[in-house]
Amino acid sequence: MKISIKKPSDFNFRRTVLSHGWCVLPPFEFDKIRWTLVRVLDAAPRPVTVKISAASSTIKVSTSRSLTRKAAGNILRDVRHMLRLDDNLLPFYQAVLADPKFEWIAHEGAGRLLRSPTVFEDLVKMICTTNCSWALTEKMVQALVNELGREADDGCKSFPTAEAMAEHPEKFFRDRIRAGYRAPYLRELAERVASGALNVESWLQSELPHNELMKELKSVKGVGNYAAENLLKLIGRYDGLALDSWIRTRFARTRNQGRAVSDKKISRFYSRFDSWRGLVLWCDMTRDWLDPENVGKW
DNA sequence: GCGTCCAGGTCTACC
DNA sequence: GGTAGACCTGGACGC
Repeated sequence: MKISIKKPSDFNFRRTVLSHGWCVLPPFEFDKIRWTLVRVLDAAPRPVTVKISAASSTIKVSTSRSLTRKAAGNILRDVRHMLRLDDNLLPFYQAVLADPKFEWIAHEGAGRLLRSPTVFEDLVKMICTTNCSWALTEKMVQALVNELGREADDGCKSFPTAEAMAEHPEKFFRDRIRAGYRAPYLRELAERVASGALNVESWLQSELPHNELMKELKSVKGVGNYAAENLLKLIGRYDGLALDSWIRTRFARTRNQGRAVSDKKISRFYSRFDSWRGLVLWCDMTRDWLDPENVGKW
């Protein structure tokens, strides 16, 4: 089944897909030859694999089987959500156009950060990125999908639900997922979400100010400043810089002649962009990711 | 092949 | 409020 979605005029498919590492973290797959994003999405009565690519004025979505009107509507909603098609980046582009160093961001339509269909999936993945190499993150997420995901008709699997994760003891996350000390954190998060004690999807509509929402995010065990600020970016809030070792090294190299730099200095550098500073920083640090020699390197 | 060291972000205990 | 040490894994390195 094929679905077409009209592209927003300022939308850049490639910049969105390669906006960060999510596109290669299961169940996402990135086909760099065909420039296609593939993943399994939940649908009734069973999950479906979708392939997403771009034409000149539309985004093309093909599904591994035909769908009811309602299921197709849900897939459409998920794709719009993942690609941030309904985000209004006009104020962001106006802000960067005022500075010659950053006007390329508006000209290229960068700034839409790929996200998962649910905040829960993004949150679990974010915890799996903390305090470890990217290779280990991939291993943990792959194990979650393999062990607990639901199978689509082509054999590919979806990301597990909180309910599926909550059915397993801490030992499972330690031994089978190789989550190490994160095992109790994942178990507790899944249990809180599955029981309804914590509604992470409501963060998308939250009107809480930055600091208060940060406090709520950090109430989740395993989520500190880095993970919370990164998750906020996926929710659409860019006040936080989400500094980690990679960004510090990258900033030192690209903006400070290779010399180590304090977090305060990085913060000052982007402060003029106010509530967009986190997004400007991320675009600035990843500007060369679309260069042919870098595509598919991670 | 084995042992040791190190990087990575968060939590907790302590000052 | 700030800081030190523990948490766990896998890769790099030396022997």
